[in-house]
Amino acid sequence: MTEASALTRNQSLVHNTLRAAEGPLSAYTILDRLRDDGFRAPLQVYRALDKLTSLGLVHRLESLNAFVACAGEHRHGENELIAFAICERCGQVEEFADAIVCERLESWAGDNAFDADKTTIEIRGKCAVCNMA
Amino acid sequence: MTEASALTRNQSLVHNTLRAAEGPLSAYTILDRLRDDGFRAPLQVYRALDKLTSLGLVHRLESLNAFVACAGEHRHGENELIAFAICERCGQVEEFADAIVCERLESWAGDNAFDADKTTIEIRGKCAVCNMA
DNA sequence: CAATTGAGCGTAATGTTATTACGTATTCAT
DNA sequence: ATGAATACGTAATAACATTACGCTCAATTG
Repeated sequence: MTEASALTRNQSLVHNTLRAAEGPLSAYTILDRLRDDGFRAPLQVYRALDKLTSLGLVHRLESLNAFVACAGEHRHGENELIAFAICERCGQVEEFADAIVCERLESWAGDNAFDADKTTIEIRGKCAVCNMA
Repeated sequence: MTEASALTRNQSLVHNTLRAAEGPLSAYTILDRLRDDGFRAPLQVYRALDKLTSLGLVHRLESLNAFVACAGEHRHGENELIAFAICERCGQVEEFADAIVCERLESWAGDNAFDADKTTIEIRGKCAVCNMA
C-alpha cells in the first residue's frame, strides 16, 4: 500500500478532491465540494491541507492562495525544490524541478549564511495551448 | 528629478511608508500608518500599490501577502527577475538577482512554449544574523 | 492498569486580505 | 470644448485564514 493509507478520512477526502480537480483549488472551494461528505468549517480543510503539504502530497501556490495535488506518483519530500508554471488563462499548472536553479539558490543561501527553510518558485503566464488560441 | 516626482500624493505616501519601514508591510498596516494623512479605505492603498508595483518601485511578497519597497536606487523594470530571501525571525528581506537562475527559467519556458508573464522566487528561512542568535 | 501524551476532530467566532460597485474629479490630447 | 484616461473617495462585500475551546481515540509508559 502507498503511504496514502495512513491518511485519515478528512485528509483523504481533501487529497482526492485535489487529485480529481483540473487545476488548483482554494481551501473554500474544497470545502464546498466536501459539504456532502460532512465538511462544515474551513478549519477541517486547512488542517487536512497542512498535513498533506507536510507529507509532500500537496503544494500550496502562494501567488494564487490555492492548492494542488502533487503531480505524478513521485511524492516529493518536503524539501525538494519544485517550480510551478501557472497558466493565467486555463488555470493549468505545470510542475518541474531544475537542479541548476536549485543549486544556484542553495549557493546564494550558503554565501549569505541564510538558512533556507522553504522556497517558492512560481511563473505566471500563458501555457503552450493557450498561447496558440 | 527622479521618476518619483511623477507619483500622485497617495502613491508617494504609500511609497514613502514602505521605504521608511524596516521590512515588508501588509496593505492594512500601510493603511493604519496613513490614517493621519487622510487614508480611510483599503482601496486607497491597493490602488497606489498597483501603480507602484507596475512601476517597479515596490514588490509584492506572495508568500507573505505583504509589500516591500524595491531595494537600492536601481529601479527594476517590471520584468526583471528578482529573488527574495525572507527571514522568518526578524522579518528582514534580502533582494537578489541571479542571471543563471533567470536563464534556466527562461529556458524552461522556451522549451515548453510557456509565455512567462511574472515570476516569483521567495526563500523563507533564517538570515545570517538570526542564525547566530 | 491508569495516567499521560499526541494527533485528529467539530464548532463557533473572529481576524486578515482583497475586490466590486458607484460616482466624482482631474488631466491632457484632439 | 470634448472625450479618453487616470486617479480619487466611500461603502459594502467577498475571499482567505486563524484562534479558541472542548472532545475522542490510540499509543506509550510508569
